[in-house]
Amino acid sequence: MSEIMEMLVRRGYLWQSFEIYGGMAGFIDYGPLGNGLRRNLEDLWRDFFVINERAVEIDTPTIGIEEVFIASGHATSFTDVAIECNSCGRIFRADHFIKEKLDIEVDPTIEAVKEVIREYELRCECEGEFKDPEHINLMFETKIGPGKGKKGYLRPETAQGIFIPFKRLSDYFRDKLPFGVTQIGRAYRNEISPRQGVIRLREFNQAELEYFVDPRNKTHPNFDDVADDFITLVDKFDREHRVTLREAVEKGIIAHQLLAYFVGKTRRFLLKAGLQDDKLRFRQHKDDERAHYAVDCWDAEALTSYGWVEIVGIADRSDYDLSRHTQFSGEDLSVFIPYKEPIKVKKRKVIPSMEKLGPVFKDKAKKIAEMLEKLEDAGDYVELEVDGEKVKVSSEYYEVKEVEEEVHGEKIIPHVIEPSFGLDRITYSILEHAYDKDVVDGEERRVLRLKRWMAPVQVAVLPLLSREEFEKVALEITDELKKAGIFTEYDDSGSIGRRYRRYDEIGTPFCVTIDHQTLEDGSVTIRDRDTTKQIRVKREDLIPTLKELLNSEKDIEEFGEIFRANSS
RNA sequence: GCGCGGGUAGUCUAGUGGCAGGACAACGGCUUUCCGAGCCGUUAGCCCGGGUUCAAAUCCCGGCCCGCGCACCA
Repeated sequence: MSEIMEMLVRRGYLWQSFEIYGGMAGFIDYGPLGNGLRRNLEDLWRDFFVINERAVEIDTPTIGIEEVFIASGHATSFTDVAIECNSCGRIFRADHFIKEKLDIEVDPTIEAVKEVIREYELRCECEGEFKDPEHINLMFETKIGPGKGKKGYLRPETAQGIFIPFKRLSDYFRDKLPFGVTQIGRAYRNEISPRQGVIRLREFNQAELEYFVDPRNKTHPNFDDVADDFITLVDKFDREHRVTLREAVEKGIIAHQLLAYFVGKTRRFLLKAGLQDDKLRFRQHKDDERAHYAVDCWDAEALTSYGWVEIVGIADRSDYDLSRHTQFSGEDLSVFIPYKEPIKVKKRKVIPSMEKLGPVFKDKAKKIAEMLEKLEDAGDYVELEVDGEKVKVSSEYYEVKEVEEEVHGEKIIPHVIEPSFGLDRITYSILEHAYDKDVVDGEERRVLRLKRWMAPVQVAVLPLLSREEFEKVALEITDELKKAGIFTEYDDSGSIGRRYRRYDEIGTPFCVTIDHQTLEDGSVTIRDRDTTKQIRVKREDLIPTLKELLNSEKDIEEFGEIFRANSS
């Protein structure tokens, strides 16, 4: 186990789930500190992507019915047909293997694969024979209700829960694009072989924003806020660019302004959360790497001890999801966009003459009329296919007229830009980037340099001596800080130096110490985690001072005289 | 899922068939202390199951978990 993982487990950030029963790969528990850090990350995310966008947050079930994932494409894209070698045990994705070895496009069904293996006597690279093909499904399956039940799946992404009630959400926004809908919650993928600690989990936390836009206008009103930010981009040809986002759009590195806006906003968010800029880059998915729903995708990647790890995916899902759900549910998931002024359109219209059609075509007349009305123009005759029968209709049965119509707007299926955040990976990356060692008084010190507003324990209150009068004041102050909404811990165990080290290791930015002078004049000291410097403040100034320090990166010296204790 | 290497207190680690030891941490006490001080004491462990043996942490088999490589990662 790496040094940092050892600390995270020992100090209560996170650990493996189900430990006393031997554990299970791909699941972790967040301990008291890890849970606090992740919650702070979620709150920061809300601030960026809900409060400060035209966006709302919803909450939908983690179980989805089968229909949802048939429509979304996950049921097929997620279920691969695999073939396993009987002698060496290797598993291949059947369609890929067959394409590579035989250059045949095979339907990804068990029957088709079986047939190809039989016909071509296909063998493994080790010359071993293949077992019968099987489905490997990366979604967790479940049954809803008793008995046979209804087939359901644990959601592989929170996004589908946003697409399905799209009409209600669009109503909520009074059908006015653009708008965003977010969801923070769990998602599940039955990974074949979860590895790398918290990086690949079977149950994980996502924060997703689905930002619905008019496809003709993929811009964002606040693009200028981030346009001049310099950013490291790696495009799909592995070319690295160090450019501003404005340049990235102008040069066509990023397809459009809206993607670029979310790339910029994501970077700002990650920096505020505590990731280091020089360990952060954005990489475009290669053509064969993109999900089935995406037309373009940029990942934020953080450099960790596992290498570059994907922590955010920013995808242009176009109208894929809403179109698919329209098709499979039969509900119209388009939005009517009115023109500023109604426009007059001259159109040629084909007007069927029912009194002539009726007597001649009898029961087919109605259908023929409907088909004629759909035509934009017609010549001397029209050939139609009615109930599988070809029918020739000459111009005596209809009239072609030039008409002028008022059109008030049009229906469009919005496109959706999706920034999708892997909260577990971000939480872990923050911890790695914050982990540091320095030397204080010739002794190595481990310190977690979390951003002050991210720390799960913000202040530790420490009586210098374990004596009643010190402890009493310390407990009072602890109580006051808690009432003021500051995450505070009280600790009187061990020497003062030992306690400072304890809180340095878990990333607590400030320690408040009650010392001899406190008993004389009521003042206390505040110690800064990063510099180990102390200032002395009046007790009544303590809460406002801490609040300001915790919400900024101001130097502690701005708030009081540096205090040096007399070491004996 | 395959191959290789691992799994001993909360953490790190010693122990190749014969009483499971240490360090750090934690807890209680002494000390009354401003950066992991010291002293005394306490808690706490052989991943799980089966086999071989008089005797298994140790040898064998199976499983689970961890690390690395391969495959997988929509």
